[in-house]
Amino acid sequence: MKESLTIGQLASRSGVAQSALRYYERLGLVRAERTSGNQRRYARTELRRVAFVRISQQVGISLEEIRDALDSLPASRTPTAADWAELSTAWRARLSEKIRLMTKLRDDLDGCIGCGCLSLQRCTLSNLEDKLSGEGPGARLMLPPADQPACADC
Amino acid sequence: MKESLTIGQLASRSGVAQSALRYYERLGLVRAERTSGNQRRYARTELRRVAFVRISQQVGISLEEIRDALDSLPASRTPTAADWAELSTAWRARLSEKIRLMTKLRDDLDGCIGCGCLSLQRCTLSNLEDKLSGEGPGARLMLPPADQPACADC
DNA sequence: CCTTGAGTTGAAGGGGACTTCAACTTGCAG
DNA sequence: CTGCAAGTTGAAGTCCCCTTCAACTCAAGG
Repeated sequence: MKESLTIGQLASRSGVAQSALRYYERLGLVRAERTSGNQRRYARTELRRVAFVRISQQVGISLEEIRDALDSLPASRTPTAADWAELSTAWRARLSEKIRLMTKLRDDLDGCIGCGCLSLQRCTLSNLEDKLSGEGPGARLMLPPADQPACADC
Repeated sequence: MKESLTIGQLASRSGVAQSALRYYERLGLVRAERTSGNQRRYARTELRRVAFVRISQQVGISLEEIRDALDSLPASRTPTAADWAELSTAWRARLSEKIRLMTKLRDDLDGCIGCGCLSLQRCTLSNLEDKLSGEGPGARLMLPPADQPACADC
């Protein structure tokens, strides 16, 4: 029985480049045993971890936060389906929230087109307090002061 | 009548930092006239451009692509509401698609939890061909070869 | 044995999206 | 006029997420 996977195997099965897997290991996202010859051998359960990382990234979560989440898994025993479910449920909420915000953005976009202004003071920027963030790095949106007109260009 | 805005005014009205506005200018996302003393003066219509940039980023579109889109606006005349609507409609489709994929991801996540595997071969990775991408930089997902088992860990 | 493909490391590179800094110059209120 | 906030530039720095490279070492088939 195949107890463990080489890095090449894990890479092709997970769809994540070997270099990324090594990087993830440095960040503490995945773990590997070593052979006598110092090569990585991954337990099959690492597939789940990698999958979880990838999913989480899609949700717009940083690797650091993902690591923190993974650290909450029991270290002593192999995580059960229930353990994973707990993590995933939390993520699910974030996904839902993000979906909600994107839907709102889409609808607001329609509204802006209708109004012809696309000024976003009224439409989107004001909603970003709700943080649709975690999308791109460095974008730390600075909200305009509250004493602004609702729709500057209308 | 206030014909033009200083960079500080544009920054506070758009909620985008001055440094970002200058950066956007270098990338050709916004334009500014100059005073005799070489200071930027933005036409009011630039507010729309900035707003469009910000919205587009939320949709997960890179600045380069946004620039390309903006370049399709008529250069000779001031873009009309219809011009903007055309751009926004295209983006709207992308938003919808992204929402659809996120919803699918959420539901798949439930499915994975149910199945207890979270392997994603069957669940998510295979759907990523549809490109939910544009989320994080550098992630260029490599799909696993087609001859893989559906759910490696079940 | 030998070769060849798979793995190893640390350091450096790279892209995207900005921010920060230093050293000036402009613009405007008093 | 003076003084001070606001603006200008280019270069460099930052953060995140990796990839690439060089120089080796390991593992396994012929």
